[in-house]
Amino acid sequence: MPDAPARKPSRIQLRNRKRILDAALEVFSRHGFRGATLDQIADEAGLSKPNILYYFDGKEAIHVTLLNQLMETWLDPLDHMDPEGEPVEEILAYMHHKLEMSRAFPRESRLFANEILHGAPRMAPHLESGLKPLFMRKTTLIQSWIDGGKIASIDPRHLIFSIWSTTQHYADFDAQVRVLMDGEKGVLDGADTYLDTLFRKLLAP
Amino acid sequence: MPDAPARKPSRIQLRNRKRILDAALEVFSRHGFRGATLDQIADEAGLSKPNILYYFDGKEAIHVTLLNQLMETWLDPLDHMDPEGEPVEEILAYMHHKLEMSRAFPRESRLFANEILHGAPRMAPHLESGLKPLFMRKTTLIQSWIDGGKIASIDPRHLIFSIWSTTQHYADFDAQVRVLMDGEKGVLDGADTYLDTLFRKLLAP
DNA sequence: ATTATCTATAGATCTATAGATAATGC
DNA sequence: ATTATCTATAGATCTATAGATAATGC
Repeated sequence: MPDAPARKPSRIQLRNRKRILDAALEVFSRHGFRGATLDQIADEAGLSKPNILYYFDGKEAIHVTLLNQLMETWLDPLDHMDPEGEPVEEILAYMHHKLEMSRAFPRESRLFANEILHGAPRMAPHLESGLKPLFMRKTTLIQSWIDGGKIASIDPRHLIFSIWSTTQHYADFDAQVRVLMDGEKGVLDGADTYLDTLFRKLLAP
Repeated sequence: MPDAPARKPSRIQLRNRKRILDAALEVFSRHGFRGATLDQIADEAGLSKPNILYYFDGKEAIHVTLLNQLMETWLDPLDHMDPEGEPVEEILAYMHHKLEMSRAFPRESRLFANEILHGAPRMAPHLESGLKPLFMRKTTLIQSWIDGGKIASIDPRHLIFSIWSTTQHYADFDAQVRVLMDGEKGVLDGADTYLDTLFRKLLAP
Protein backbone atom coordinates (compact mmCIF):
# COMPACT_ATOMS: atom_id res chain seq x y z
CA MET A 1 0.00 0.00 0.00
CA PRO A 2 2.25 2.82 -1.14
CA ASP A 3 -0.66 5.23 -1.03
CA ALA A 4 -0.75 7.11 2.29
CA PRO A 5 2.49 5.50 3.41
CA ALA A 6 2.81 4.74 7.08
CA ARG A 7 6.31 6.24 7.44
CA LYS A 8 8.41 8.71 5.56
CA PRO A 9 7.41 9.27 1.91
CA SER A 10 10.51 9.17 -0.25
CA ARG A 11 11.60 12.06 -2.41
CA ILE A 12 10.36 10.18 -5.47
CA GLN A 13 7.02 9.59 -3.77
CA LEU A 14 6.59 13.26 -3.10
CA ARG A 15 7.78 14.38 -6.51
CA ASN A 16 5.61 11.92 -8.45
CA ARG A 17 2.50 12.49 -6.39
CA LYS A 18 2.93 16.19 -7.01
CA ARG A 19 3.43 15.65 -10.74
CA ILE A 20 0.29 13.55 -10.87
CA LEU A 21 -1.76 16.14 -9.01
CA ASP A 22 -0.46 18.90 -11.28
CA ALA A 23 -1.39 16.86 -14.33
CA ALA A 24 -4.76 16.00 -12.85
CA LEU A 25 -5.54 19.66 -12.19
CA GLU A 26 -4.86 20.40 -15.83
CA VAL A 27 -6.93 17.51 -17.15
CA PHE A 28 -9.82 17.56 -14.67
CA SER A 29 -10.24 21.33 -14.92
CA ARG A 30 -10.39 21.08 -18.69
CA HIS A 31 -12.68 18.08 -19.09
CA GLY A 32 -14.39 17.54 -15.77
CA PHE A 33 -14.21 14.35 -13.74
CA ARG A 34 -15.98 12.05 -16.16
CA GLY A 35 -14.50 13.72 -19.22
CA ALA A 36 -10.95 13.16 -18.00
CA THR A 37 -9.18 9.83 -18.48
CA LEU A 38 -6.26 8.24 -16.68
CA ASP A 39 -4.49 8.10 -20.02
CA GLN A 40 -4.62 11.88 -20.33
CA ILE A 41 -3.39 12.35 -16.77
CA ALA A 42 -0.58 9.82 -17.25
CA ASP A 43 0.39 11.52 -20.48
CA GLU A 44 0.37 14.97 -18.93
CA ALA A 45 2.37 13.72 -15.95
CA GLY A 46 4.86 11.86 -18.10
CA LEU A 47 4.20 8.58 -16.29
CA SER A 48 2.65 5.31 -17.34
CA LYS A 49 -0.95 4.68 -16.48
CA PRO A 50 -0.26 1.79 -14.07
CA ASN A 51 2.34 3.95 -12.40
CA ILE A 52 -0.32 6.56 -11.71
CA LEU A 53 -2.31 3.87 -9.97
CA TYR A 54 0.73 2.90 -7.97
CA TYR A 55 0.63 6.31 -6.33
CA PHE A 56 -3.13 6.74 -6.03
CA ASP A 57 -5.92 4.30 -5.31
CA GLY A 58 -7.78 5.29 -8.44
CA LYS A 59 -9.15 8.11 -10.53
CA GLU A 60 -11.56 9.17 -7.82
CA ALA A 61 -8.81 9.26 -5.19
CA ILE A 62 -6.78 11.63 -7.34
CA HIS A 63 -9.76 13.92 -7.77
CA VAL A 64 -10.63 13.95 -4.08
CA THR A 65 -7.03 14.57 -3.03
CA LEU A 66 -6.85 17.45 -5.47
CA LEU A 67 -10.06 19.06 -4.23
CA ASN A 68 -9.06 18.73 -0.59
CA GLN A 69 -5.60 20.16 -1.12
CA LEU A 70 -6.92 23.13 -3.07
CA MET A 71 -9.83 23.87 -0.78
CA GLU A 72 -7.65 25.46 1.87
CA THR A 73 -5.77 27.76 -0.51
CA TRP A 74 -9.02 28.67 -2.11
CA LEU A 75 -10.76 29.81 1.04
CA ASP A 76 -7.75 31.45 2.61
CA PRO A 77 -8.34 35.01 1.30
CA LEU A 78 -11.82 35.18 2.83
CA ASP A 79 -10.34 34.39 6.21
CA HIS A 80 -8.01 37.37 5.81
CA MET A 81 -10.88 39.83 5.98
CA ASP A 82 -9.87 41.67 9.11
CA PRO A 83 -12.41 42.76 11.78
CA GLU A 84 -9.99 45.49 12.82
CA GLY A 85 -9.60 46.93 9.31
CA GLU A 86 -11.54 49.63 7.54
CA PRO A 87 -14.75 47.88 6.41
CA VAL A 88 -15.08 49.15 2.84
CA GLU A 89 -11.40 48.60 2.15
CA GLU A 90 -11.41 45.14 3.69
CA ILE A 91 -14.28 44.02 1.51
CA LEU A 92 -12.82 45.59 -1.61
CA ALA A 93 -9.41 44.07 -0.90
CA TYR A 94 -11.07 40.68 -0.72
CA MET A 95 -12.84 41.28 -4.01
CA HIS A 96 -9.59 42.34 -5.71
CA HIS A 97 -7.80 39.34 -4.27
CA LYS A 98 -10.52 37.04 -5.58
CA LEU A 99 -10.29 38.57 -9.03
CA GLU A 100 -6.54 38.13 -8.94
CA MET A 101 -7.10 34.45 -8.24
CA SER A 102 -9.22 34.17 -11.36
CA ARG A 103 -6.27 35.53 -13.26
CA ALA A 104 -3.60 33.43 -11.57
CA PHE A 105 -5.52 30.20 -10.95
CA PRO A 106 -8.21 29.75 -13.58
CA ARG A 107 -7.83 25.96 -13.56
CA GLU A 108 -8.50 25.79 -9.84
CA SER A 109 -11.54 27.99 -10.29
CA ARG A 110 -12.92 25.79 -13.05
CA LEU A 111 -12.20 22.63 -11.09
CA PHE A 112 -14.35 23.89 -8.22
CA ALA A 113 -16.99 25.33 -10.51
CA ASN A 114 -17.35 22.00 -12.26
CA GLU A 115 -17.67 20.16 -8.97
CA ILE A 116 -20.35 22.52 -7.62
CA LEU A 117 -22.19 22.63 -10.93
CA HIS A 118 -22.64 18.87 -10.74
CA GLY A 119 -24.01 19.04 -7.22
CA ALA A 120 -20.71 18.83 -5.32
CA PRO A 121 -20.80 15.01 -5.14
CA ARG A 122 -17.27 14.80 -3.75
CA MET A 123 -17.13 18.10 -1.91
CA ALA A 124 -20.38 18.42 0.00
CA PRO A 125 -18.81 17.43 3.34
CA HIS A 126 -16.09 20.04 2.90
CA LEU A 127 -18.60 22.71 2.08
CA GLU A 128 -20.37 21.99 5.35
CA SER A 129 -17.31 21.61 7.55
CA GLY A 130 -14.89 24.02 5.90
CA LEU A 131 -16.67 26.71 3.95
CA LYS A 132 -19.84 27.12 5.94
CA PRO A 133 -18.34 28.08 9.34
CA LEU A 134 -16.05 30.56 7.60
CA PHE A 135 -18.97 31.97 5.64
CA MET A 136 -20.98 32.36 8.83
CA ARG A 137 -18.17 34.14 10.62
CA LYS A 138 -17.65 36.58 7.78
CA THR A 139 -21.31 37.36 7.21
CA THR A 140 -21.58 38.03 10.94
CA LEU A 141 -18.60 40.36 10.74
CA ILE A 142 -20.09 42.22 7.78
CA GLN A 143 -23.40 42.48 9.58
CA SER A 144 -21.63 44.06 12.54
CA TRP A 145 -20.15 46.63 10.18
CA ILE A 146 -23.63 47.37 8.88
CA ASP A 147 -24.99 47.66 12.41
CA GLY A 148 -22.16 50.05 13.21
CA GLY A 149 -23.10 52.19 10.23
CA LYS A 150 -19.74 51.61 8.53
CA ILE A 151 -21.22 50.32 5.29
CA ALA A 152 -24.61 50.41 3.62
CA SER A 153 -27.32 48.05 4.76
CA ILE A 154 -27.33 45.06 2.42
CA ASP A 155 -27.58 41.29 2.89
CA PRO A 156 -24.01 40.14 3.66
CA ARG A 157 -24.65 36.68 2.25
CA HIS A 158 -25.69 37.98 -1.14
CA LEU A 159 -22.79 40.41 -1.04
CA ILE A 160 -20.37 37.51 -0.77
CA PHE A 161 -22.20 35.56 -3.49
CA SER A 162 -21.92 38.55 -5.81
CA ILE A 163 -18.21 38.96 -5.10
CA TRP A 164 -17.65 35.30 -5.85
CA SER A 165 -19.75 35.22 -8.97
CA THR A 166 -18.49 38.42 -10.59
CA THR A 167 -14.83 37.57 -10.04
CA GLN A 168 -14.95 33.86 -10.86
CA HIS A 169 -16.87 34.60 -14.01
CA TYR A 170 -13.66 35.64 -15.78
CA ALA A 171 -12.06 32.26 -15.10
CA ASP A 172 -15.08 29.98 -15.37
CA PHE A 173 -16.64 31.58 -18.45
CA ASP A 174 -13.33 32.47 -20.02
CA ALA A 175 -14.30 30.86 -23.33
CA GLN A 176 -17.30 33.18 -23.61
CA VAL A 177 -15.48 36.26 -22.36
CA ARG A 178 -12.78 35.66 -24.95
CA VAL A 179 -15.27 35.55 -27.81
CA LEU A 180 -17.11 38.67 -26.66
CA MET A 181 -14.00 40.71 -25.81
CA ASP A 182 -12.54 39.76 -29.17
CA GLY A 183 -9.12 38.78 -27.87
CA GLU A 184 -8.65 42.19 -26.30
CA LYS A 185 -5.73 42.48 -23.89
CA GLY A 186 -6.19 43.57 -20.29
CA VAL A 187 -9.71 42.28 -19.84
CA LEU A 188 -9.02 41.55 -16.20
CA ASP A 189 -7.71 45.08 -15.66
CA GLY A 190 -10.95 46.46 -17.03
CA ALA A 191 -12.87 44.10 -14.78
CA ASP A 192 -10.83 45.26 -11.81
CA THR A 193 -11.76 48.89 -12.40
CA TYR A 194 -15.40 48.09 -13.08
CA LEU A 195 -15.85 45.88 -10.02
CA ASP A 196 -14.12 48.39 -7.78
CA THR A 197 -16.69 50.98 -8.83
CA LEU A 198 -19.56 48.53 -8.51
CA PHE A 199 -18.83 47.48 -4.96
CA ARG A 200 -17.61 50.85 -3.76
CA LYS A 201 -20.93 52.43 -4.74
CA LEU A 202 -22.83 49.59 -3.14
CA LEU A 203 -21.02 49.77 0.17
CA ALA A 204 -20.86 53.54 0.63
CA PRO A 205 -22.78 54.14 3.87
CA MET B 1 -32.67 8.66 -42.15
CA PRO B 2 -35.52 9.62 -39.88
CA ASP B 3 -33.38 12.34 -38.35
CA ALA B 4 -34.05 15.70 -39.99
CA PRO B 5 -36.85 14.16 -42.10
CA ALA B 6 -37.26 15.57 -45.59
CA ARG B 7 -41.04 15.95 -45.35
CA LYS B 8 -43.62 16.16 -42.62
CA PRO B 9 -42.50 14.77 -39.24
CA SER B 10 -45.27 12.60 -37.83
CA ARG B 11 -46.92 13.36 -34.51
CA ILE B 12 -44.97 10.49 -32.97
CA GLN B 13 -41.74 11.89 -34.38
CA LEU B 14 -42.40 15.24 -32.80
CA ARG B 15 -43.55 13.84 -29.50
CA ASN B 16 -40.65 11.43 -29.10
CA ARG B 17 -37.99 13.88 -30.20
CA LYS B 18 -39.37 16.28 -27.63
CA ARG B 19 -39.37 13.61 -24.93
CA ILE B 20 -35.77 12.76 -25.73
CA LEU B 21 -34.67 16.39 -25.61
CA ASP B 22 -36.47 16.89 -22.30
CA ALA B 23 -34.77 13.84 -20.87
CA ALA B 24 -31.42 14.92 -22.30
CA LEU B 25 -31.73 18.34 -20.70
CA GLU B 26 -32.27 16.70 -17.34
CA VAL B 27 -29.39 14.25 -17.72
CA PHE B 28 -26.85 16.49 -19.47
CA SER B 29 -27.44 19.40 -17.10
CA ARG B 30 -26.93 17.11 -14.13
CA HIS B 31 -23.88 15.16 -15.30
CA GLY B 32 -22.38 17.08 -18.21
CA PHE B 33 -21.85 15.68 -21.69
CA ARG B 34 -19.33 12.99 -20.83
CA GLY B 35 -20.93 12.20 -17.51
CA ALA B 36 -24.28 11.48 -19.13
CA THR B 37 -25.05 8.13 -20.77
CA LEU B 38 -27.56 7.13 -23.40
CA ASP B 39 -28.92 4.64 -20.89
CA GLN B 40 -29.80 7.46 -18.50
CA ILE B 41 -31.41 9.48 -21.25
CA ALA B 42 -33.37 6.49 -22.53
CA ASP B 43 -34.49 5.72 -19.01
CA GLU B 44 -35.53 9.29 -18.31
CA ALA B 45 -37.37 9.47 -21.64
CA GLY B 46 -39.08 6.12 -21.14
CA LEU B 47 -37.73 4.78 -24.43
CA SER B 48 -35.25 2.06 -25.27
CA LYS B 49 -31.70 3.02 -26.05
CA PRO B 50 -31.79 1.95 -29.71
CA ASN B 51 -35.01 3.87 -30.07
CA ILE B 52 -33.21 7.02 -28.93
CA LEU B 53 -30.74 6.43 -31.73
CA TYR B 54 -33.56 5.97 -34.17
CA TYR B 55 -34.53 9.61 -33.58
CA PHE B 56 -31.05 11.12 -33.25
CA ASP B 57 -27.77 10.39 -34.99
CA GLY B 58 -26.02 9.89 -31.69
CA LYS B 59 -25.28 11.26 -28.27
CA GLU B 60 -23.50 14.28 -29.68
CA ALA B 61 -26.37 15.09 -32.05
CA ILE B 62 -28.78 15.16 -29.11
CA HIS B 63 -26.52 17.52 -27.21
CA VAL B 64 -26.00 19.87 -30.15
CA THR B 65 -29.71 19.95 -30.96
CA LEU B 66 -30.46 20.78 -27.36
CA LEU B 67 -27.93 23.60 -27.18
CA ASN B 68 -29.11 25.13 -30.44
CA GLN B 69 -32.78 24.97 -29.50
CA LEU B 70 -32.16 26.57 -26.12
CA MET B 71 -29.77 29.24 -27.33
CA GLU B 72 -32.54 31.35 -28.81
CA THR B 73 -34.74 31.29 -25.72
CA TRP B 74 -31.74 32.01 -23.60
CA LEU B 75 -30.67 35.14 -25.42
CA ASP B 76 -34.12 36.48 -26.04
CA PRO B 77 -34.41 38.69 -22.92
CA LEU B 78 -31.26 40.62 -23.79
CA ASP B 79 -32.76 41.50 -27.14
CA HIS B 80 -35.75 42.97 -25.34
CA MET B 81 -33.69 45.77 -23.85
CA ASP B 82 -35.44 48.71 -25.49
CA PRO B 83 -33.53 51.73 -26.87
CA GLU B 84 -36.69 53.80 -26.39
CA GLY B 85 -37.15 52.84 -22.74
CA GLU B 86 -35.89 54.50 -19.59
CA PRO B 87 -32.22 53.35 -19.37
CA VAL B 88 -31.93 52.42 -15.69
CA GLU B 89 -35.27 50.61 -15.75
CA GLU B 90 -34.44 48.77 -18.97
CA ILE B 91 -31.18 47.43 -17.54
CA LEU B 92 -32.76 46.53 -14.22
CA ALA B 93 -35.67 44.82 -15.94
CA TYR B 94 -33.17 42.72 -17.86
CA MET B 95 -31.36 41.81 -14.65
CA HIS B 96 -34.60 40.81 -12.94
CA HIS B 97 -35.62 38.78 -15.97
CA LYS B 98 -32.30 36.98 -15.96
CA LEU B 99 -32.63 36.18 -12.26
CA GLU B 100 -36.10 34.88 -12.90
CA MET B 101 -34.64 32.55 -15.50
CA SER B 102 -32.25 31.14 -12.91
CA ARG B 103 -35.29 30.35 -10.84
CA ALA B 104 -37.42 28.94 -13.62
CA PHE B 105 -34.76 27.28 -15.80
CA PRO B 106 -31.83 26.18 -13.64
CA ARG B 107 -31.16 23.14 -15.81
CA GLU B 108 -30.79 25.24 -18.92
CA SER B 109 -28.43 27.55 -17.05
CA ARG B 110 -26.29 24.66 -15.90
CA LEU B 111 -26.27 23.09 -19.35
CA PHE B 112 -24.80 26.27 -20.82
CA ALA B 113 -22.46 26.83 -17.89
CA ASN B 114 -21.07 23.35 -18.30
CA GLU B 115 -20.55 23.85 -22.01
CA ILE B 116 -18.73 27.17 -21.57
CA LEU B 117 -16.72 25.90 -18.62
CA HIS B 118 -15.27 23.20 -20.85
CA GLY B 119 -14.31 25.67 -23.54
CA ALA B 120 -17.59 25.68 -25.49
CA PRO B 121 -16.48 22.83 -27.80
CA ARG B 122 -19.92 22.50 -29.37
CA MET B 123 -21.12 26.06 -29.02
CA ALA B 124 -18.24 28.26 -30.12
CA PRO B 125 -19.76 28.93 -33.57
CA HIS B 126 -23.04 29.97 -31.99
CA LEU B 127 -21.30 32.30 -29.59
CA GLU B 128 -19.68 34.05 -32.54
CA SER B 129 -22.70 34.15 -34.82
CA GLY B 130 -25.53 34.43 -32.33
CA LEU B 131 -24.41 35.92 -29.05
CA LYS B 132 -21.65 38.24 -30.19
CA PRO B 133 -23.63 40.48 -32.57
CA LEU B 134 -26.35 40.82 -29.97
CA PHE B 135 -23.78 41.62 -27.30
CA MET B 136 -22.22 44.27 -29.54
CA ARG B 137 -25.56 45.89 -30.25
CA LYS B 138 -26.48 46.08 -26.59
CA THR B 139 -23.13 47.35 -25.38
CA THR B 140 -23.37 50.05 -28.04
CA LEU B 141 -26.85 50.93 -26.83
CA ILE B 142 -25.68 51.13 -23.22
CA GLN B 143 -22.72 53.27 -24.27
CA SER B 144 -25.12 55.67 -25.97
CA TRP B 145 -27.04 55.95 -22.71
CA ILE B 146 -23.78 56.73 -20.93
CA ASP B 147 -22.85 59.32 -23.55
CA GLY B 148 -26.27 60.88 -23.12
CA GLY B 149 -25.71 61.14 -19.37
CA LYS B 150 -28.63 58.81 -18.61
CA ILE B 151 -26.59 56.39 -16.54
CA ALA B 152 -23.22 56.44 -14.80
CA SER B 153 -20.08 55.96 -16.85
CA ILE B 154 -19.07 52.31 -16.59
CA ASP B 155 -17.82 49.70 -19.07
CA PRO B 156 -20.99 48.26 -20.65
CA ARG B 157 -19.31 44.94 -21.38
CA HIS B 158 -18.39 44.32 -17.77
CA LEU B 159 -21.83 45.50 -16.74
CA ILE B 160 -23.37 42.73 -18.80
CA PHE B 161 -20.89 40.18 -17.49
CA SER B 162 -21.76 41.14 -13.94
CA ILE B 163 -25.48 40.84 -14.61
CA TRP B 164 -24.96 37.41 -16.09
CA SER B 165 -22.65 36.17 -13.37
CA THR B 166 -24.59 37.42 -10.36
CA THR B 167 -27.92 36.07 -11.61
CA GLN B 168 -26.72 32.74 -13.00
CA HIS B 169 -24.81 32.05 -9.82
CA TYR B 170 -28.02 31.00 -8.07
CA ALA B 171 -28.69 28.31 -10.66
CA ASP B 172 -25.14 27.20 -11.47
CA PHE B 173 -23.83 27.13 -7.89
CA ASP B 174 -27.11 26.05 -6.37
CA ALA B 175 -25.44 23.20 -4.48
CA GLN B 176 -23.19 25.67 -2.69
CA VAL B 177 -25.88 28.29 -2.14
CA ARG B 178 -28.08 25.62 -0.58
CA VAL B 179 -25.42 24.63 1.93
CA LEU B 180 -24.60 28.20 2.89
CA MET B 181 -28.20 29.41 3.07
CA ASP B 182 -29.07 26.39 5.18
CA GLY B 183 -32.19 25.45 3.26
CA GLU B 184 -33.70 28.88 3.87
CA LYS B 185 -36.77 29.69 1.78
CA GLY B 186 -36.94 32.67 -0.53
CA VAL B 187 -33.25 32.85 -1.34
CA LEU B 188 -34.04 34.15 -4.80
CA ASP B 189 -36.30 36.85 -3.37
CA GLY B 190 -33.45 38.03 -1.22
CA ALA B 191 -31.17 37.98 -4.23
CA ASP B 192 -33.70 40.01 -6.19
CA THR B 193 -33.74 42.77 -3.57
CA TYR B 194 -29.97 42.76 -3.15
CA LEU B 195 -29.20 42.86 -6.87
CA ASP B 196 -31.75 45.60 -7.46
CA THR B 197 -29.89 47.75 -4.93
CA LEU B 198 -26.50 46.78 -6.31
CA PHE B 199 -27.22 47.75 -9.89
CA ARG B 200 -29.39 50.73 -9.10
CA LYS B 201 -26.57 52.30 -7.12
CA LEU B 202 -24.11 51.51 -9.86
CA LEU B 203 -26.18 53.00 -12.65
CA ALA B 204 -27.41 56.17 -10.95
CA PRO B 205 -26.00 59.00 -13.10
C1' DA C 1 15.11 -6.08 0.49
C1' DT C 2 12.18 -2.40 -0.83
C1' DT C 3 10.44 0.79 -3.95
C1' DA C 4 9.26 2.05 -8.52
C1' DT C 5 8.05 1.02 -13.23
C1' DC C 6 6.63 -1.53 -17.32
C1' DT C 7 3.92 -4.78 -20.56
C1' DA C 8 -0.06 -7.15 -21.14
C1' DT C 9 -4.69 -7.79 -20.31
C1' DA C 10 -8.97 -8.61 -17.61
C1' DG C 11 -13.31 -6.65 -16.75
C1' DA C 12 -16.61 -2.98 -16.83
C1' DT C 13 -18.98 0.52 -19.19
C1' DC C 14 -20.80 2.79 -23.19
C1' DT C 15 -22.00 4.04 -27.96
C1' DA C 16 -23.83 2.30 -31.80
C1' DT C 17 -25.60 -1.17 -35.19
C1' DA C 18 -27.76 -5.45 -37.13
C1' DG C 19 -31.71 -7.64 -37.86
C1' DA C 20 -36.19 -9.15 -36.56
C1' DT C 21 -40.90 -7.80 -35.05
C1' DA C 22 -44.80 -4.78 -34.04
C1' DA C 23 -47.57 -0.70 -34.94
C1' DT C 24 -49.42 2.83 -38.00
C1' DG C 25 -51.25 5.29 -42.07
C1' DC C 26 -52.64 5.36 -46.85
C1' DA D 1 -45.66 -0.02 -47.35
C1' DT D 2 -43.71 2.83 -43.96
C1' DT D 3 -42.63 3.99 -39.46
C1' DA D 4 -41.46 2.72 -34.88
C1' DT D 5 -39.62 -0.42 -31.50
C1' DC D 6 -37.22 -4.33 -29.46
C1' DT D 7 -33.47 -7.95 -28.41
C1' DA D 8 -28.95 -9.08 -28.92
C1' DT D 9 -24.42 -7.86 -29.55
C1' DA D 10 -20.33 -5.83 -31.87
C1' DG D 11 -16.76 -2.64 -31.09
C1' DA D 12 -14.61 1.08 -28.68
C1' DT D 13 -13.08 3.11 -24.58
C1' DC D 14 -11.61 3.12 -19.84
C1' DT D 15 -10.36 1.74 -15.14
C1' DA D 16 -7.79 -1.27 -12.79
C1' DT D 17 -4.87 -5.41 -11.81
C1' DA D 18 -1.48 -9.27 -12.46
C1' DG D 19 2.95 -10.33 -12.75
C1' DA D 20 7.54 -9.59 -14.30
C1' DT D 21 11.56 -6.40 -14.39
C1' DA D 22 14.43 -2.41 -13.19
C1' DA D 23 16.08 1.00 -9.92
C1' DT D 24 17.15 2.51 -5.23
C1' DG D 25 18.62 2.55 -0.35
C1' DC D 26 20.35 0.26 3.70
